[in-house]
Formats: sequence, structure tokens, C-alpha cells
Amino acid sequence: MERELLLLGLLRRRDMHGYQLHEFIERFMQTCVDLKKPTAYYLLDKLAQAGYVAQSEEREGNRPPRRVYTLTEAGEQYFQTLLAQNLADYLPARFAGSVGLAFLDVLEAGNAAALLRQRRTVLANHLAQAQSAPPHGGSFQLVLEHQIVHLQSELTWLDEVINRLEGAA
Amino acid sequence: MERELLLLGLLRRRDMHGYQLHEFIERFMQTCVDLKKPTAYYLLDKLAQAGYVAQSEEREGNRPPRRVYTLTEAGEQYFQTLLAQNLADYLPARFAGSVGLAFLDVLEAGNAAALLRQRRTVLANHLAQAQSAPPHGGSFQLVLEHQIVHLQSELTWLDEVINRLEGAA
DNA sequence: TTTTCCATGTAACTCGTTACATGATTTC
DNA sequence: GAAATCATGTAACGAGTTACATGGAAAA
Repeated sequence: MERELLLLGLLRRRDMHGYQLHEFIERFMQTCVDLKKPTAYYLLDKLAQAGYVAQSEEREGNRPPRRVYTLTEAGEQYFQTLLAQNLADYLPARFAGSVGLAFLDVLEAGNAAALLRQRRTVLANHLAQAQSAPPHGGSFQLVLEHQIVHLQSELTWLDEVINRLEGAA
Repeated sequence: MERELLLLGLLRRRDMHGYQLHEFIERFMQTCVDLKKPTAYYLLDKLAQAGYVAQSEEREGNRPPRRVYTLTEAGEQYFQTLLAQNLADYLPARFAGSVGLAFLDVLEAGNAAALLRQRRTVLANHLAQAQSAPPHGGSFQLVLEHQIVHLQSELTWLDEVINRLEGAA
């Protein structure tokens, strides 16, 4: 449901068309959702059919006409419901990367440390990118903040694991 | 790929049948993977067809016969490859719950705080459960440790957000 | 003039889930 | 005798992705 929540929430601020929504989400929300273009259009269509958003064609010059979406009353209600649900519930993140950790002892300590140092580089890059992102208006800043706090905690822990391995080597 | 990695890694320690594998994963690995029974059987079949595991029927008394899987040489190779990849790469977790945070300012501060306190309860439960889990052998302990560190960081941050909201109210 | 950007979609496919089916065995 | 457990699957479905198609406009 979080994709719908996001789309509705963005439309709540101002009317937008699909391309615009997709672009915004890709640029600023990549940390929590990743929705492709076809999915965006599909979801918008579904929301429109459910009556949560209204469409209106708009053309500027000879450019391809665009379908602008507006939040309806029902949409606002639905948004509030989804928002309350999303905030009240904590759905634990799945760490696909943890699986490998379970088999760390399969490898010789030096070898394992080398691989984790590679992981550390990737992680540090993510963190640097998050930290260099321009500040965002309102609560959107919270999302970024959360991401940074999380990545920092990850980095600290990874360093500790690497240290242990190198101490053992 | 992390599901395959997990299955191969478990079979590497000892031969197991599908039911056993599924049960183990559900009980001890729920933090990083969640694979249902049909998926487990499907995956094992795929791994068998690819030659990474070998099957052998086994029956105990009149109980339903079970298909025991054994890691092959090729499977061991594949496991090593997957493991190295998994360790070297950091794939950022997606926080579906963050979406709601982006729209926190839509709600009146007290209201928002109330919802987040609910979230906090759920989160605290997850943490308590992770902390009370019995220690695991070898590197499996790392997975649990990681989960605990993560949940603690989440809780700390959540508390800070709630504090800010209550300060503003 | 060729590439990139704007703007929207469709079709086919993959992955995984739900719900269902089977049947023996142990536990209540 | 009923329910839960052991053990394996199939069939139908759903959500989301990839690859493809279209076509004008701006930029290189």
C-alpha cells in the first residue's frame, strides 16, 4: 500500500501527471520506494478507477498531451487512512545482505574481511550520497534523516565486524 | 539470489529435506528471508535441475517419503560465488514505513505522536523478541546481532522524532 | 542529424503467494 | 474420533518488471 500512499500524498500537494510523479519518486524517494514507469501508470489508472483521483487531459503547445491527476475527496479520505496505518505499524525491513553474514565462518578470516571491506566501500558511498543530498521541505526531510541514521548505524556495525575479523587474522 | 544462497548454505552443513529447510528458515532466519513452503520446494527443484544439489528418497517407517537434498561439487562452487557476491555488495534496505514519515506534517502534532507511539510499541516488541532469541552457533549469531543493532538504532531515532513532536505540541 | 528528453502506454514474462489437495501419523 | 503434524506438491493468481512501441520537441 505504500506506493499508493506515496502517489496520493504527492498529488495532495499539487496536481501532477504520471511522468512527473515517476521522476520525483525516482529522484527523491529512491530510499523507500522504487517504482518503475509502467507501474506508476498502472497504479494511477487503478486509483482513478477507484475514484481516488480524477484525470484531466492537458496539452502545452504540440507536446504529447499529458494526463493530470487531482486528488478527490474520496482520495483524501483514503490517503488519511493509509497514512495512519503506515505510521502506526512498524514493518521490519528485510536485509537480504544478512544471508551472507550467516556463512561468514565458511571463509578464512582474511578473505572474509577483504569482502566486507568491499561492502564497506559501497555502503560508505550510499551514506555519502545521502548526506550530500539537498535538504527537503517539511517532513520529506525526515525520510532523508532516517536513511542517514540507518546507514551510519550500518557502517558502525560493519566496522566492528571487520575489526573482529582482522583481530582474529 | 539470497534465497538460493541460504538453501545451499544450509545444505552445506548437513543434508536436509524441504520441510526441514523451510521450518529452519521460518524459525531462525525470519529477519532476512521469508520463503513460503511452495517457494522452498520450487527453489529446491530448480537447484536440483541445475545440478547444484542431488536428491535421494528416504522413508522412515510408513511416514510420507521425503526427498533429501545433498550439495554437489557444482553446488559448492556456486555457493562460494553467491557468498562472495553477497558479502561484497551492499544492497540498501527499503523502508516501506518511511513513506508515511514523508507526510507526518499533514497531521496535527499530537495526533502524529500518538500514531508513532503505536509504531514504537510494535518496534519495541520486535526488539524484545530478537533480544530474547537463544544464541546461535557460528556466524548465524551475526545475523541476530545485526538485527538487534538495527532495531535499537531504529528505536532511538523513533524516540527522538516523537520527542520533537511532543515538544512542538 | 542523431541523440536525448517528454509523455504515454502494451505485452510478455518472472517471481512469489494463496489456496487447495493428498495422505499417513501422532497427539489430545 | 478429531485435530495437529509430517511431507509434498499443483493451480490459479497477482504484483511488478523488462522490453518494446509510439511520436513530437529540444539539444548536441
